Amino acid sequence: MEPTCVDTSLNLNLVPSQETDVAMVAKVLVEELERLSNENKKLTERLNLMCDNYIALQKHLNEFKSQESVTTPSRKRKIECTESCTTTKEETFIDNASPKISKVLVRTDASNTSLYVRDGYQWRKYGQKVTRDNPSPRAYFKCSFAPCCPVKKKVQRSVEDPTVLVTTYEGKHNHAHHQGQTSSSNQSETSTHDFVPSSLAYDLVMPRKSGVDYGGQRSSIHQLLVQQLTTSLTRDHNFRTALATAISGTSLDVQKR
DNA sequence: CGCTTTTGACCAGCGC
DNA sequence: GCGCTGGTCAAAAGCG
Repeated sequence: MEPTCVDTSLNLNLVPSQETDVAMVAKVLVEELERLSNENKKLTERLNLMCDNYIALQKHLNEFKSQESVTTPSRKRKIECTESCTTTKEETFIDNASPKISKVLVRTDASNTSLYVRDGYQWRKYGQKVTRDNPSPRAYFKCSFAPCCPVKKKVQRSVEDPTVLVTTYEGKHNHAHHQGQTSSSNQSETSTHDFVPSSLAYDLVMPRKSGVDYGGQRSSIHQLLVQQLTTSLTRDHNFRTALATAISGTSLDVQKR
């Protein structure tokens, strides 16, 4: 995956102290607008790429599942199915309304052998096991941010692609999502806005119906991703403060002239 | 010293 | 009942 360094900053410090020519300001604004349009185009392309990858991975997962259903399912799979998919599939964290079990795939560097997935919560590892169907060990974590939080997660490398960490979340957090309360000693925690760029995460929660309409799905995925990005940005207090400062500063500059 | 991680032991569920 | 397997516990080790 190519680096995701796209400058989305809005340069509103446009007016030099001595130049008050409106045409000059307009020219700078137009240039800035063009630059932002280009950045927007780049982001759109990346988003389309992510959508394509998402659909491809989902297709693979469906094929894998259909192959597995032919063979005898393991005991654990039976348990998971009775717990979380009384009809066919698991719940999703996307809407945060009724989360139970969700799976998230996180791509990591090939050299990175740790089983830590940065997701903004604080986790305490309480066990590790080598499972029968996967040579790589599975790590077990409990949410340690709140003492009574029942959420657990399991992290294991994918059999097909060892660079992909398969994270399974169980339960729902009974506390607020903490941001910016990281301590240097704990490598398993981070704030919300710094875990996405370092690794591309796909939420591969299966659809509720077994037949997947890939044709009409892309736009909804696109909307979903845009919505999640927007939410992440608007939730970021620093981003809101910086935006408010920039806007108010620009307004004052205009009023002065 | 307190917290986290590691890891072997233990337990429970399921199939045979 | 026995063996296999996944999940959890808890003591020891590591770290700041």
